[in-house]
Parts: sequence; structure tokens; C-alpha cells
Amino acid sequence: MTFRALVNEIHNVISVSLRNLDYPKQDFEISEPSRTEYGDLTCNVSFQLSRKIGKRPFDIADEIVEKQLKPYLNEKKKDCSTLILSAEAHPAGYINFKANFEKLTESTLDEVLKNPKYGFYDFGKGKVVLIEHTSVNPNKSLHIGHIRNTVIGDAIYRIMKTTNHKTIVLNYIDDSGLQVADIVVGFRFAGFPLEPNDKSLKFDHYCGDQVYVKVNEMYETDPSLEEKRRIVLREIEEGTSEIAKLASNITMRVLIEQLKTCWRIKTRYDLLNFESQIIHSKIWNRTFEILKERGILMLEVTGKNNGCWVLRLDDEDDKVLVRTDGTTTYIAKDIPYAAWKLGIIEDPFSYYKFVNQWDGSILWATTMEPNTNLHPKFNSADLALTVIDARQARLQRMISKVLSRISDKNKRYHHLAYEAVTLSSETAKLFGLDIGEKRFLHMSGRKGIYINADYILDLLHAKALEEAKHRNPDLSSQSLNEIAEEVAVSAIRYNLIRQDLDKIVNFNLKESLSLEGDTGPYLQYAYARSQRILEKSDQYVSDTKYESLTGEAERGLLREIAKFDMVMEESAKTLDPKLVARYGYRLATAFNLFYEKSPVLKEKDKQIMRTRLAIVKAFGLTLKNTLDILGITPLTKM
RNA sequence: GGGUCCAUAGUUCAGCUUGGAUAGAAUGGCUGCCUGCGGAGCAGUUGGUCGAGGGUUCAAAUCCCUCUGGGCCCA
Repeated sequence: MTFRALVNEIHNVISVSLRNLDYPKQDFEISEPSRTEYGDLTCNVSFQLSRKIGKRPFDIADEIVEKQLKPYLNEKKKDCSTLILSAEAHPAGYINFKANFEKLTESTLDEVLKNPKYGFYDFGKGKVVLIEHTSVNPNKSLHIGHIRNTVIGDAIYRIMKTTNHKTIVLNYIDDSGLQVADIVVGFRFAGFPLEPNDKSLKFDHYCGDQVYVKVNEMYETDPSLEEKRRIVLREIEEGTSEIAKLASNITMRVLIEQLKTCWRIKTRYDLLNFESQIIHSKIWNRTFEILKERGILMLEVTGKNNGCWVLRLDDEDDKVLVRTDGTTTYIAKDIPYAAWKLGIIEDPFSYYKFVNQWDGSILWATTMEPNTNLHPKFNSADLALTVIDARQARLQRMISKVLSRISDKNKRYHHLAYEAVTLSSETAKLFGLDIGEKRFLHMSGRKGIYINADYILDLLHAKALEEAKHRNPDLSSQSLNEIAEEVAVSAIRYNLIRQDLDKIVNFNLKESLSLEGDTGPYLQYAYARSQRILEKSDQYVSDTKYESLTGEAERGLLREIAKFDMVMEESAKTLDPKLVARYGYRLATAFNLFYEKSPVLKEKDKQIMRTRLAIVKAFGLTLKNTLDILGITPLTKM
């Protein structure tokens, strides 16, 4: 029983009151008031009713309080069976509630301290959610734009897991596209050695920063190379030649290096889906039949699309799927893949164990080689979430519409869109680019204008290492490096999660190196402080005295702790990871205030000391679980 | 041309889904607080015609319309 119990009780008693007073049925909201002096929770029902029945909000509030809430509280207080301390009609029209903190504290601490999984909330009822994220072309290293995708997708995975969904995480590998062809051209026809001269250079950096960028420059001056690219692309698609083997070899090497970066930021996947195998699997043929049966796909017999198979949806322009020469367009690959995700078509793939990951889980990969490996079921999800940036919105909306026409009603394909990461004008100058009055510059992999994920992590690591060394002179260099790495990961992850999905992250290199204020390390620091208190205590938390909990700082902290499962429900419902980040920040802030105002170990009254110790312990558990969802490692020293 | 997203403090952002009480953080500037549970912290101060105009409403940063500036997608 936590804050949710209080909200539910208020909701129930007001609903009953409305019935008793013969008011019409009315939706209303129980929320936190704008100022703490108004109480712990507030209800807007009188405003809603006022609109309907033309009575003054205060009169309605007053009537509900006097005729219903007060008698209710008098009755309930006899056997201490209410979490509400008082209800009051405010002249503005709100009904304001104060919580019985003694009882709320007791039930909250009881819940948190007994339940190491505190925060877990059964919103999903075991529904299967498939999440696809990262999906970076395997011809380059990941830059900060890519890891915004990765970090959002991974946070959503963790949110869904914590709200009782079965989760499957996919990484789609476009191993047969133009971008792969570009670097193959570089190695095969433009003289790039397969091993970089600098042996310490990661292979993905070498391919992306040097080969890919240079080859694209060379196209400008040497048109014959473009011809080579067409040949390479065709051979990759056919998949049997020497060039195709070279391409596959390079792709795998880049992919492994990309995955190292993803694992570095504590991301994991269940399955790698290779585009080449989707093409070879022929799942398009079956999908084509289904689309024709449902009348979504038409053979055009007149006009500019004469002879093409065209996708026809309400409020969308017609979209060609199959051209007159029988070749398919890009979306013709996405639809069968989406259909596979929801289990609309039979699973044509075999699977093999690709690699073991940092968390002990197995990463599988698709293969067309028949085998009988026992593997988890990867398709037929109830909800398929695809994390791709907002530029793909139109295409993704079309896929959703098609899928809603050919799948069961209870299944859903959803595009989880987010905006791009751009470079601030200050950061653009590092590339020698002056963008004048403009506020941001879009990154470009082809032009080499981007900030590598590994690079920013290394910078953060170095900065955190210096700081940690200074504070912990006794720690070994290995421990310090481990701490620095966790701080670096926390800074970057938090930075990318905290912002709204449909806002551009305008990346400023200098500001991103901050470890103070509203940042990941701030949360880790609050955790470390709390653990230091527990470490120095005997951790004995019974013999508590809840009525001693009168300080605003203590209550503020408890209030935040008590709201965790509601935050989880909301973020799962709205698919919004930033709510968890915001919550973590509020929780840490509440603790830091408590830390200033309510000494624990120095408190003379043993019972008060024990009560505060219990709060610290509950805080630690709650923040730890919050950090887990953000993919941030809690640290006891930093 | 059609569609879509964004605009809130010097800067970076919450708040908008579900209208309601004096619009909040962080950062920057200025100023305090470590012989005290870790100062990656806390407190104070500075800073806002919520892009503009209209509309709906007892009440609009929030809903609707128009416009401006910018991003993206499609043609």
C-alpha cells in the first residue's frame, strides 16, 4: 500500500459522495496541488460539475466536504482505517486533502522494505511486447544520434519488463543496403586496406570515419566508382560471389564493434534480424497474397502507375509496392517484416546463438540454414514497438495502417518516434563549420559530421576518473576506472532519456560533459550518500516511531518514495521513458534535502533515528530500482 | 503545394494528453554554507509580454482557428 492506496481511497469516497448527493456521474482528477500548503492531494470535481450544473465550484466542494467527507472520516477514524487525515473545501473550489502521514509512512515503508522489486506494477498482464531499436547500418560506428535511439529503446524495454510485459528486443541489421556497398567499394576498388594502419582503431570507426566518408568524396570525382557500387549492391543481394562474402565478412566485424558500444552503455538484445535473410525468406510472397485478399493492394490499370501493384489506404497517397518490372519498393520489405513481428505469417527463420552478452543473456541471430536449435519464440507479439526517428513517420504510419487491416484487433504495430540529435552551433565549430544564425546543424554520417558515442564516453570517463581519484585517493586504479565508466554511462544515458521524445536534442559537447545538476551522476551521488549512512549504521530498522515524522523534508522524501509504482504505470501507458528520469531526479532531490535537514546517525532519540534509517533504506531501494530502469548502475562510492 | 513536429528565464528544458490556486527546474551571473551522515551537495539572489493575433470559457502556457519563424517527410 503506497500513494496509490491514498489516491484510490479519495477517488472512491468522492464517487460515492456524488451518488449520495444526487450529482450526475462525472469524471474527475486526483492530483498533487501546485503548492504543498494546499495539502497532499487535491480534487477538481467541483469545477467539472460546475460546468454541467451551473453551481459555484466552492458551493459544490463545500457540500461534498461537509455532508459526505467529514462524516466519512469521523466514521473511518474510529478504527484507523483511512489514509486521509483531513478534507477541506478551498474558496477557489478545490477539495484539498491531507494524508495521514503516520499511516502512509508505515504502509509505504512496509511495502518497500519487504519487496525488493518495489515499483513493479502489473500493467501489462503478461502481454508480449516486441521492441526493435538501434538498427544502425553495419558500415560505421554509432554516433550520439544512434544512441539516443538505443537508450530510448532500452529504457522502454526495461519499463515494459517492470510493468509485467513479456519482452523481446530486436536489432535489425541492414546488411544488404547501399551503405554497406559503399565501404565494400572502398575496400575492393578504392584501395583501402582491410586492416587500418592504426592498429588501436576500432574497426567500426575505421569503416565509418575513414572509408565511408572518403568513398563518398570519391564518388564526386570518379563516376566509375558509382558504377562499381551498383555492381557490388547487386552481388550482395544475390549473396554468392566473392564480393558478397567480403561484404558479409566486413558487416559482421562492424556489427560486433557496434554491439560493444551498445553493451558498453548497458544495452542488450534478444535477436539480430538480418535484412538479407528477410529478403531470402520470401515472406513477401505470402504477405502479397494477404494484401490482395484484403483488397488493400490493387493492380493499377490506368494512369501514371499503370501496371504497378499499389497500396491503397484512406487518407494516404497511393504507394507503389511492386513496379511494372516486378521489382519491389522499400516498404514492400517492411510490411512482411512487421507482419512477421505480429505473427501474421509463419516464421520462416532458423536461429543460432550469436553471442553471450554482458548480462548473461544469449543474443540470437536469424539464419536461413535449417537447424533444430531450441530457441525462444521471437515473433507473434501483442504489441510491436519500432523505435525509429521521426523522419520515418509517414512510412511507419502506413505500415501501422496496413497491419491494423490484416491483424487481429488486439494486436498492434506502433512507431515509437523520437526527434534527431543535432549539433549546437558551438559544437559545429569543432568541425570547422560556422552555421551563422542557425541554432543547430544536422549530423551527417556521409560527410563525417557527427560525434562518436565511444568518443563522448571516453571524454566523460576521463573527467569522471579525475574527479573520483581526487575524492577516493585510497581506491585502486581498477576500481576508479570502473566507477568512472559507470558515471560516464550514467551521464550520457540520463542526458538522452530525460528529454521529450519529440524535441530535438541540440547537442553541446561542452555542456554534455557536466556532472552536476540535473544529470545522471547527481542521482548516483544521492544513492552513494544514502549507502554511506546505512554502511555506518547497524541497519536495524524496527522499533520505529512513525508519528515522529513531522519534518517537511522527511515527508517530502516519503511522498516521492510512495509514488514510484504510479510513475511506472504512467510511463508504460504513455510509452514515455523521460517520466522515469524526471522521477529519479525528484527522488534524489528529495533525499538531498532530507540529508541536509534530518540527520540520521547524529540523532539522539533512538526511535527517531531508526525511523529515519528506515526511510533511508527505503529510499536506497527505490532509487536503485529507478536507476535500473534508466540503465544506470547505482554506486556506493564515486 | 500537401502533411507533420517544434517555439516557455541569457542558455538547455519541465508543465500542455485531462484548462483551475502565485508558470517550475537545471545551467550561467552574484552571495552564503564543510573540525559536522561525502560540497558530484544545500540555501539565497538574478532572470519570463509562455512566438504573434483572434476565439471558446466564470477561468487558457494548456483547447480551437489564423499567422510568423524553424525542423522533418511527401510531391
